[in-house]
Amino acid sequence: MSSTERLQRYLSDESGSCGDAEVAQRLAELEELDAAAGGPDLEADVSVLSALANETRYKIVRILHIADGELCVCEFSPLLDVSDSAISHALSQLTDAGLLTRRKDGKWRKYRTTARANALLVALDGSRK
Amino acid sequence: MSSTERLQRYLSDESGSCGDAEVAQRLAELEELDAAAGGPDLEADVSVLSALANETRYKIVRILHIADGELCVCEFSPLLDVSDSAISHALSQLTDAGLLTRRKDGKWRKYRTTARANALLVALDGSRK
DNA sequence: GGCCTATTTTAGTGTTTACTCATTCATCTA
DNA sequence: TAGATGAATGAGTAAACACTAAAATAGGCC
Repeated sequence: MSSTERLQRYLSDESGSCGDAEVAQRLAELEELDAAAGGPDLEADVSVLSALANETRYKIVRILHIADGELCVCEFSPLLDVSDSAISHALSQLTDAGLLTRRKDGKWRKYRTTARANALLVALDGSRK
Repeated sequence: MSSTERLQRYLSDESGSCGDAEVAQRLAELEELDAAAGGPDLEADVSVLSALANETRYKIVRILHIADGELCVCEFSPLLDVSDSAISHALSQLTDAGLLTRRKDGKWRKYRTTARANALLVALDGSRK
């Protein structure tokens, strides 16, 4: 069966109205929602969420958030049970996603969180039950 | 070289102090950050983020958020370019992660977003540049 | 320049994920 | 109760991911 037929049966069940006009109207409403949901930010948002959706990367962002300042790559090494290479990968992904900024200081590289990263962590903390 | 040696060189570069005591102190500070970052919520937070970090699932949550109420499974079908099975999988994952609630209504199932889901979307919207 | 060190990048590999298809479960109705 | 429909679940698979190890890049110092 097509998804439109099912929608028609659903609308019949819900409101008694079962004409094609009502189905078309509901479809139009839904497509409006879809258009509003699927704007150009969708891809970027999913990238940001993907970047945070990993234990190593999430922990890096958390540590930086709590540190409330910048940390050197070498300071993560003792805290994370992965190779330096993995830490560097993680830092690059987070930076690309807009969750961290990177700064050179001589031969050291320092990272800090962005406002976006902080906003997400605050939202997570604030919605925990 | 060990990560502690590198940390020692870093602290020397930064502050001139290069004794073992300073290194030990900084290590203790870092481990405190790590402990604060790695609480019992870490795993749950990463699950939530993983659930949202997928275009299909993100779009479902967005649509429900904009709809500002509940929608039937059958209403997603016309909007998403995946099978009904994939939609059902996605809805279950989101529900398990605590981002949606599910309600039976006769033979139809209706979903709505949780406060946690709304908080995350608001944080994303509010931190967009 | 030549060497050492901090970090990044590239390549390769085992694991996880996101989907489809087929099947099962649940609810309504004839 | 049988049949039909809505939705969930299980199995299988191709693609994406997260890591390691090795090589490359880049800065500081002799």
